[in-house]
Amino acid sequence: MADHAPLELERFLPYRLSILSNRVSQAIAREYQDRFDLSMTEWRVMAVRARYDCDGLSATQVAARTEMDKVAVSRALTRLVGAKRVSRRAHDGDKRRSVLRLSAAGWKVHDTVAPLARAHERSMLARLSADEQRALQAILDKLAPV
Amino acid sequence: MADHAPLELERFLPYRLSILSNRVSQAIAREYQDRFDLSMTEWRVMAVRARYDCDGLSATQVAARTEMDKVAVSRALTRLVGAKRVSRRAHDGDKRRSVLRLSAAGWKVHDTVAPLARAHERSMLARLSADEQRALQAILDKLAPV
DNA sequence: CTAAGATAGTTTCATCTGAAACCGGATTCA
DNA sequence: TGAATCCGGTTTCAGATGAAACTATCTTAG
Repeated sequence: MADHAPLELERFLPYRLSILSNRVSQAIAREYQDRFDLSMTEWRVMAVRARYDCDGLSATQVAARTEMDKVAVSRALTRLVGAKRVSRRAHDGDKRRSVLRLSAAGWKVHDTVAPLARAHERSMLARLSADEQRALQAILDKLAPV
Repeated sequence: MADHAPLELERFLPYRLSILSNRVSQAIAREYQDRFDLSMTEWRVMAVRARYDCDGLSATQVAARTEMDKVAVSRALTRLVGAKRVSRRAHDGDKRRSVLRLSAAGWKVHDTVAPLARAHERSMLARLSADEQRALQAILDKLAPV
């Protein structure tokens, strides 16, 4: 038995990370899923679109920024455009590319969900000491550089 | 524009956690997926089964330990039993319950995959200072208590 | 200019997933 | 005891997912 050296899951880092990450993402998603009929992928697409508003981002750029695959992004966009939360025009000069923008309705959703997400983050961080908060940022910078 | 206060995804904790967690889990999963025809859910079930070898765990107990839902566990078990990596008997005294055990073949897989997973964890931790490693454990204890 | 390749984005298909319905078996309580 | 309920586990169904094929456009080399 003992010579099998089983993994102690409850101390195994990748496992704990996945549990934590799921719990947090779920908690936030629950808040907007029903209220706005918005999936997590859709929200991420909107968030990225909002963040880089200056330039008219294309679908591929959004995919790169979200680390989601382009199929997921394409589908999320189909729904977002359908719901008139995102507008899509063709790029002049390259008709393959699309130029995406949040519509007024899109911004409205964004402006409700973003603070809500931030509140979750705050309440999560509130459980850590100032030192731990700093450490966590440093750790993430090392383990998952942008 | 500026008054919309978009989320800075690259600093947003839940987002970074999810990226990191996905990358790590994927990296590990890639190693056993093809080699052993083993899905991540199946591996988790095996790991839990291995860890609590003493008692003959039931499917529900495995589900509770892995934070996966019972449907996922049920399906993983169907495959694991089919591949003769896990044995399943009925519990005497409660015929609803099943008693699960890793078979010899199951242990063999486990004994290959577990060190491999641990190696990943080590190489991940190696990028952090001793202080950061300690901090990370403390943080996880607070944010995702077992 | 044209053929061969690259790139943006969508569609298809086969698989995975989770909620809810379901099926015994066990338990409670009148 | 037996009706009502609870519980472990599986099945169903409807939606999500990702790899690979596909369409349309753009770029490059000859």
